[in-house]
Amino acid sequence: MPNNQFKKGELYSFITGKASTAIARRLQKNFKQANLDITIEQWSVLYHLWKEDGMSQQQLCDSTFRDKPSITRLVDNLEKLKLVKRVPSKEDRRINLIYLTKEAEQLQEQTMDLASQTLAEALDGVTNGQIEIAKEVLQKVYDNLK
Amino acid sequence: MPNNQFKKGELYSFITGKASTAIARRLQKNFKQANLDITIEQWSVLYHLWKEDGMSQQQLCDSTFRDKPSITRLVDNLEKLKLVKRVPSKEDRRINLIYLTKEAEQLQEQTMDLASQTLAEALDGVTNGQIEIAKEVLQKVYDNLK
DNA sequence: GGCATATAGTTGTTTATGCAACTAAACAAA
DNA sequence: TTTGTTTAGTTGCATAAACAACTATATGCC
Repeated sequence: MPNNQFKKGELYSFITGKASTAIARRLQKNFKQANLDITIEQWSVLYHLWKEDGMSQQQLCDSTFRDKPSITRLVDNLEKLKLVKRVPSKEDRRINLIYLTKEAEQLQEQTMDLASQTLAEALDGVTNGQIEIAKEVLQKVYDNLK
Repeated sequence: MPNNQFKKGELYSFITGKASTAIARRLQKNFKQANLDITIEQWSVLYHLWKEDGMSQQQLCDSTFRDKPSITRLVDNLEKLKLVKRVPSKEDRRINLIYLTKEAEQLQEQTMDLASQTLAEALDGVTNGQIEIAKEVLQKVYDNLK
């Protein structure tokens, strides 16, 4: 049976990604229970800044797989929350470099722990081998459509 | 290595589901190229109605993994597009039964073909065995968080 | 019957996405 | 230097999601 003919009843789940939205919802809920008032989308931006502070908005677009307007607005909201600061680049005046504030730095440990816990809940009973294959498939799908 | 400790660098992709958003975007693009003016979210509602016409909004919530306000507004928009019709249930006056119009019925074949093609593009080079495992993992994740 | 509770659906608010159109700065070619 | 093109970021608009608060109907219990 060729790949493109697997059962149509299974189409929907694949396309809409109910698993990833379930993870996202749970993580959001776990943030809320810990009295963390950030969205998972905001967190995903912080996540990349924790890895490399001072990225440009364009770099954040590439890292987070979002378009430029999305990042503009996420940075707007993160700035309102005083979690990041836009700093104009001195070399290239078109560029904003995004820096974490001290408040944001303090969020790293707690939120990363919550994310790890959430993922552990999600993957309970799934073997590492299965996870590896699932990741490969998702990566391949992404590459195919890029 | 226990499941809950796999590399943090891989956290992000899992959580944000970049693969499923990539599929969604591609399907939307393919709809647009075929001059089909519906969103994939609207399509996902039609998809379930094609399987069983006349579902209640609550049934659509369960089938599409959305909450009630989301379905209310999707049905609003589908009604504006004259693709579905709300019909009050005679047995229970709280319930709206959602019926496809003739226009919507005509969309089924073409959009399902486009969805199959999109999925085929996405899964090019992925074996059926890998797909099976990926689906199992995603299902398990969903069940774990339900 | 009358009251409490559960269920179906709607509305308001905030946040986010996708797309198109736009501004401003950099760069390249002549 | 001027003209055209690319790149970085912003703004406007439509759609959608999550959550809370709400209305209306149904149901269960006394």
